[in-house]
Order: sequence, then C-alpha cells, then structure tokens
Amino acid sequence: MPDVEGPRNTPTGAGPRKKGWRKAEIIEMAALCFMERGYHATSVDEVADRLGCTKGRIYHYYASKTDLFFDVHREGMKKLFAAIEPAMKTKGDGLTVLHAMLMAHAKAMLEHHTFENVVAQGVQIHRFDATTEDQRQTMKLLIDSRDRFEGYFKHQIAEAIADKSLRELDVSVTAKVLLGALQWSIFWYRARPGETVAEREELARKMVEPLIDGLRRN
Amino acid sequence: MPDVEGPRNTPTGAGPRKKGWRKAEIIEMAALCFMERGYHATSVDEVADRLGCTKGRIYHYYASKTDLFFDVHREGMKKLFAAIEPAMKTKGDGLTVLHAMLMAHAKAMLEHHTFENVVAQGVQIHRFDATTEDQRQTMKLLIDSRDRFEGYFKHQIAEAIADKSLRELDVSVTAKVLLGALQWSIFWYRARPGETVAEREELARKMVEPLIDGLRRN
DNA sequence: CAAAAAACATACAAGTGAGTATGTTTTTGT
DNA sequence: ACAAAAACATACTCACTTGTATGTTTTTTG
Repeated sequence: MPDVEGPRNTPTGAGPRKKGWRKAEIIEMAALCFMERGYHATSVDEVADRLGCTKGRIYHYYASKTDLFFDVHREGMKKLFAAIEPAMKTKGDGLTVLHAMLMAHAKAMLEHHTFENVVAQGVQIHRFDATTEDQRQTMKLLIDSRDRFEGYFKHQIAEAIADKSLRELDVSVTAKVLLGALQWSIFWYRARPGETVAEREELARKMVEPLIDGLRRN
Repeated sequence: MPDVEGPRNTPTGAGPRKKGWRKAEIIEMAALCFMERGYHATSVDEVADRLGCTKGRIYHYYASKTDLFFDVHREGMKKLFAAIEPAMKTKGDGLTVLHAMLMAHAKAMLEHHTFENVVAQGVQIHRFDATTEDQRQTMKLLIDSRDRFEGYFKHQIAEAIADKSLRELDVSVTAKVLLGALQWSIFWYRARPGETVAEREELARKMVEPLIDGLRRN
C-alpha cells in the first residue's frame, strides 16, 4: 500500500516520545475503556480496536488482562501520591495542611478521573482470577498503597486534633468520609472539552469548602 | 429420595412467607452476588447455585440477567426513598431537616449496603446491552429515580440556605459531596455478624458529624 | 379428583472473549 | 549490510456464559 500517511509506528515521529510511550499509550486507552464500560465488560479486542491495532500488540506487552488492569491501577495510585506530596509539606497548623491535602486530592481526582475511576473499581474484583503468585504479590502491593494513602490522611487528621486546630472526631471514620466525598466525583464528574485548569480548581474549591467549614452557619 | 428434609418449596413453611417471597429470595441473593463479585463477573448459574437451585428457576421469573439487575436496582432505590421520607417531615429549620435526612441516609446505606452497592454499580453499564424497548423504558425510570433522590437533597440545601441556617454554598456540588461522603461507605463498610442497630446508628453519627459541623474548631 | 397452570430441573445451542501459536515486518546493534 | 531482537498482525483454540427448548413435579382450581 502507498505510504501516504508518512512513517507510522516510528518512535522518531513528532513530539517527545520517550522510551516506553507505546506501553503508556495502551495503559491510557485501557483506563478510558475500563472507565466507560467497566473492567469486565471491556474486551481486550475493544481496547486494541480503539488504539487502531490488534490484540497482538497488547499481549506483546502484557501477559494477561489482569496485569494490564494492575498497571492502570498502579499508575492511578502514582498520580494520587504525586498530587498530595507537595501539599503535605505545607507550612501551618494541622488543619491548614489537611486543607491543602484535600484540595490537592480533589484536583487530582478531577484531572485524572479516568485512572481514578479504575482505581475505585478496585483490586478486590481480582480476588479470584489473580491466579499466579506474581499477581497475588502485585495485588498485595496495590492494596498496601491504598492503605498507605488513606494512612497519610488519618495521620494528618490525628495531628490536627492534637494541635487543637481540628475538633475531636473519629479519625478513621472522618478520613473515609472526607476521601469518599471527593472520590465520589468519579460517578458524576466528566471532563468537558476545553475545560481550563482554573475551572477545575474552582470546582475543587466548591467541593472542599463544605468539608472544611461545615454546613452550619456560625 | 426420602423426604427427610420435610416439605420443601411449600409457601406454607415456617415464617410469614407472603406471595412473591420466592422472587424476593432471588433478588436478595442476586444483590449479594453482584456486590461481592460485580454484575458482569457474576453468572446466573452462580446466583442459582448459592440459592441451591438451577438457572431454570431464575429464568422462570426473569427474562434476562439485565432485568434481574434492574429489579435489584429498583429495590435499592425503594429502600433509599423509604429511609429519608420520614426525615423530610422533621420539624425545624432547613439545616435541622437536612441533618435528619443525612442521618437517615447514612443509616440506610449501612443497613442495605448490599443493595446500595449494586445501585452504585449503576444502570449506565447497561447502556449497550439494554436492547429491548421495555428495558430502555425501565432504564429511564431508574435514572429518573436517582435524579429525583438527589433532587430532594438539593431542594433541602437550597431551603436551608434561604432560611439562613446554612451558609451559602454551591447547591449542586454540595449535594454531590454530601451524598458521596455517605455513599462511599459501600467501599469500606461490611456488616459484621451480630452487629446491633445501635452500633450502626453510632457509626452513622460519626459519619454525619464532620459534615454538619465541619472540621474547623470554632 | 381431574385438568390446568405454576414452578421448577435438565440438556443443549450459540455467541463471546481470553489467551496462544506462529508468521511477518521493523528496528537495532555490530 | 547483516544478524538478532523487538514489535507487532493473523488465525485459531477453548472455556465460559447467556438464553432456550423441553420435560417433570408440584400446586391450584373448577
């Protein structure tokens, strides 16, 4: 066939295509498909089709669909940690730091809602089909990273209670309620085309505001 | 075979078995399976097995797996409406009523977390396999009921802002954040055997408290 | 009590989707 | 430029799952 489309499949095309970008392309499309239709309802063929290729390419990089899911999940967690890390270094009392963490988390949930939707679908759905030892190992690591993430918030809530900037609340339940309030956005938020960063930030502000200051008018 | 187990499949057995309880039994087991493994990962055979019967029974009452899901969803929504209805008639200012609604919702989410988990899995996952006209009709009704439920909370939030008992917040975003905070419990809450109503009520209180009074220590 | 209907069980048909085996092209290292 | 390896495409297998067709038992009704 005529090569009218120019050099395809060449890592030397336009843009800064680093090593591993072919794999990253698969991960992103998988995240999109898993979000739109759910993990189980998405076939590997479907992911390949929307990439304009065949299953062969995906199975060249991944041994199984489960492993692909794990990589999407891993990437999602990575983005979450990266978002709150700078916020945790904020200067101020316990509540100020917690506020910064919640804002960062809210923004991250909106910005990466495709990945975070998949994260929410959970690793627990693979309890039965994670068959190899390697997969069980990976599952444990992913679950650990989830716990660690929630742990950061629990720690900060306890810290804020200790320095009296936060009222005395159940640390564990409060953490789950706060994170849930923000993470529930995977069900209702969809990125609108041409949405600016400032608009997302404003939305994140509206989400965090009722949590910090509460509903009651003082 | 010997009839040592006594009369089986007789509606005149122990307990107040009303008409339709055979169907209700299917719905409940389906809700449990769908919660534990997810809709797509659950086979109709699996639901039947855990009921100690075969597919024949399920397909005697339901034309398709999708229709079974719809019934579970419908039942879940029914429980939600039933829970907040009395709370909406609470006497007091806007925030007091909202508080009562949130408490009722939290308790309902815990008590019926199997069904509500399935509700959260959503009707949207059937966008493609809802093939018959009847199914599309049902889908529309279920989506409407979801919107109506959220609408009750939006209405009450607006009411509370109007009577100055609630600070001025974005009505829509606040509703989604509050409901999300409580509904996220489907991911972390599991009923412990022998759990009392009082224990669940206490947990619901701990969930709603940070939402009403906020985090900041006044 | 006979006939009809309800409530299932059993066995099968057909489609789908994960994973594999193998061939082909492109890239890379020397 | 040539050999090796990477990056795919193609074609197939096999297990699983939904839904159906049909037979059997139980319950209800006239």
